[in-house]
Amino acid sequence: MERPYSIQQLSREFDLTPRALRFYEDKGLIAPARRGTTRLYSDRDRTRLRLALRGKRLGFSLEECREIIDLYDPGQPGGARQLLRLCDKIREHRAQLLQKLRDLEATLGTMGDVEARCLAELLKIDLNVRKLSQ
Amino acid sequence: MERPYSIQQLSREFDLTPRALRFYEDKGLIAPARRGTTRLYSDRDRTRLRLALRGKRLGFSLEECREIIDLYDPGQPGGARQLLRLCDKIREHRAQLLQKLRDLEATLGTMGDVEARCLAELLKIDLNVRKLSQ
DNA sequence: ACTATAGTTGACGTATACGTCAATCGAGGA
DNA sequence: TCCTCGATTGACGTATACGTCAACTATAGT
Repeated sequence: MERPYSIQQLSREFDLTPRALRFYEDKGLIAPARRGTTRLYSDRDRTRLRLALRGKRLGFSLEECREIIDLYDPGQPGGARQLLRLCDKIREHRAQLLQKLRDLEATLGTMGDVEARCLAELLKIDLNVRKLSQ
Repeated sequence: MERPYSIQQLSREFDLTPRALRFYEDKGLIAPARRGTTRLYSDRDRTRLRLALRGKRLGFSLEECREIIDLYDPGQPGGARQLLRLCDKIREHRAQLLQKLRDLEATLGTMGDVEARCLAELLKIDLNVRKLSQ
C-alpha cells in the first residue's frame, strides 16, 4: 500500500463528508484498512469510491453500485457457474445502462429543440428592439 | 380533451401505484383535471408523466424532473428576461446530462472489458473440459 | 334504494442516504 | 503529564419517495 489517505483527505477530494464515507463502508462499497481504530484508505478504496459516485450520478442506488463495482473488482476468477452468473449480471446492468442512454439522448434532443425555440424568440425580440430604436 | 384516463389506467400503463401518481401531483409534476373529486388525466399529463419517469431513470429527483419538464412545457413564451433565464437553466441541465453521458460511456466501456475477460475465462474452462473428455 | 366498485383524503410507516450532535478515544506536541 | 486535535462510535434527526391502511364518498348497475 503506497500512501494511504485519511478520511479527511478522501472526503475533501470527492467533496463528501466523513459521515458519507463511513456510511458507504457500512454498505460494503469500500473496506478501508485500520491503524488501531483509524481508517486508512488505499488506492483501491479510492477507485471503488470513484466508481460508486459514477453509479450514483447515473441514478443507481448504493446497493446497485456495490453490485456493479463488485463485478469490476472480482476477487478470484471463480468457476464456470460463477462466470456465467457474472455474465448474466453484466447483461442485466448493460440493459439498464442502454435504457439510460436512450433516455439521455431523448432528453438532450428535446432540450436542443427547446433552446432553439428560445433563441428564436430572443432573436425576434432583439429585432423588434432594433427596429424601435432606429 | 380527447379521452381522459382514469388513475387506474394511467398507473397500469406506467406500472405505478395510484399513490405514486397522487404523490407526483402533490409535487407539481402533473395537474390532472377533476370531475367532482375524481382525477381525469389528459394526454398532456401522460406526456409529463413519461418525461418525469425518464428523468427519474437518469437519477434526477422529482423536484429536478419538475424543473426540466417545465422547461419543455412552457405556458407563455415570456419576455426576454424569462427567455434568458430559460436558456441558462437549459445549459445547466445539459451540463449535468453530458456528465451522465460520460459516466455512462465509461461504465459501458469497463463493463465490456469485464465481459470480455469473463468470456475468455469461460473459453479456457471449456477447452480444458474438451481436452479431458477426449 | 342497495350494493359493489372505484376513487378520495388523511395519517402513519418504511427504505434510502445521509446530517448532526454527544461522548469517547488516541497519538503528538508544549 | 496535560492538552488539543483528529478520528471513532452510537444515537437520533431529516429529506425524498413512496407504501399501507382506515374511513369516507361517489357513482354505476340491479
